[in-house]
Amino acid sequence: MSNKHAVSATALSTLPVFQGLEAAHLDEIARHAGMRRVARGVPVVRAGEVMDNVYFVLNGSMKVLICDEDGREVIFTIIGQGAVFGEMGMLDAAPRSASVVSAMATDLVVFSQADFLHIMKTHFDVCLRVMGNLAQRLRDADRKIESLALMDVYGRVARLLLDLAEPVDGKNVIRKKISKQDIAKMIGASREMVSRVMKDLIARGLVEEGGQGQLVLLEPMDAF
Amino acid sequence: MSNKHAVSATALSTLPVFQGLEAAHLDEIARHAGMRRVARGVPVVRAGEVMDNVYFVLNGSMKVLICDEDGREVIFTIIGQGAVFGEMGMLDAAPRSASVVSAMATDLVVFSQADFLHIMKTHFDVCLRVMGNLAQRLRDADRKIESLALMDVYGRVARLLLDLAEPVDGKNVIRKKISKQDIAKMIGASREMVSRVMKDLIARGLVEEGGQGQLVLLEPMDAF
DNA sequence: TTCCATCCGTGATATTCGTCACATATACTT
DNA sequence: AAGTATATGTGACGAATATCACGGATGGAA
Repeated sequence: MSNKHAVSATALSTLPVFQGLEAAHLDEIARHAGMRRVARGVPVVRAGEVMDNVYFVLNGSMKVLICDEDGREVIFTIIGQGAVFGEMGMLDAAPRSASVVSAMATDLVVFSQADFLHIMKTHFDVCLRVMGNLAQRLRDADRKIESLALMDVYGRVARLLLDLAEPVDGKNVIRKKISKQDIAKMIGASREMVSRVMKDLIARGLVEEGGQGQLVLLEPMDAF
Repeated sequence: MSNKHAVSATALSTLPVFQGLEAAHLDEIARHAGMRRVARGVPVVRAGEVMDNVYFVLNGSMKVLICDEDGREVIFTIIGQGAVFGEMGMLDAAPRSASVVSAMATDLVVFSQADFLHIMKTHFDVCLRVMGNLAQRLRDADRKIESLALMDVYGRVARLLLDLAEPVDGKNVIRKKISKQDIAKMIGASREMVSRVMKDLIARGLVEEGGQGQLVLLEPMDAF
């Protein structure tokens, strides 16, 4: 396949799952890995399909989402460097419950499920990291359920912004530009409503617009 | 502790995680297991705590839930025989994100996290089953997020009922009595609204009340 | 029995929020 | 530059749903 290449052990070593492995083992693992580069907007996994690959994000980012029959979208999460996807099918053999689409040009490391299963079996550390990752995602999902069930759109926007922000010299900042459409799809609200809420957050001095679509969250924001 | 007892290998063998293990290994595992019997309404895990046990439900059932600061509750799931909980803290060392309360008198098998980690390390099958379980729960959580984001209360009630139902001689039946209050807490709606929707489902002939609070779902229900 | 804790049904009312309908943007392509 | 697709702001309106306020039922437990 023209877009599949060999993967170096050095590239693999940047992935958290493989942290701490001996060089010899990394080389062995790299022998079973492929690499795939996708442009923006390419669906790598489609809901409903049965596929048998496990992917890791080497750089770039992917959207995990689902569309209902009317074409309405829910974005479960946006994942970046180091994240894994496609491993759930390996664990319970069910068809894919969500689609995964590249949010920008992205490099992926690919294993066959059988190969990765063997890697997990022979490296308990890797196994633990994969499990830890699943646990974290389950926590995040439960938190999302909680906010959908208990909070209004205002609160859900605020919570999402806080979750997306990283501290940058004292301030809580969202670096990556994110469209209001996507925010809406992440919190189960309409684009228009998100628009109005954001306007209000800015008017109340809780959020500031930085350059390049960056957002700065001010202190009172933490109250949410 | 007065409510902790030894566990027989036979009891352990009824748990799906340990299916297929040799008797000798089961005995060894049983040596590290404790048993705890709880009455209805006992909180075994509290959100926010850091605890270091892993539990399996031997019989009975438990509610996994969270309360916000105003006391409003969200029920993530109700788990029964064979289910595991408390394993997430073992995997990522974060404090408990949810509380787990017995929904009836229930018997639990208890391991320390360290012991269970060792069991997983020495039995890859057990490890895989635990991962498969996490994957299934993550799918369920995503499905719940989807319905909260896209469906109205009517649709969410219908979907929950379908999820709870089991086929009993041709009919789709919900055996266990479930209160409308709990349904409301499971789908992020008000008790009153659930009451009205259920009334309507019955009026439209989609659902029938059986004895003992059982519910029978009629065919047109599947349209949801 | 009587008490107490849940659970349930229902009407009236208030509010949140989605939808529709626009006019603009903004950005990438050709 | 023109063209096309996608993202955005905003007002008006109506539908979905929470909340409030009851009265009643139900089921143990004392």
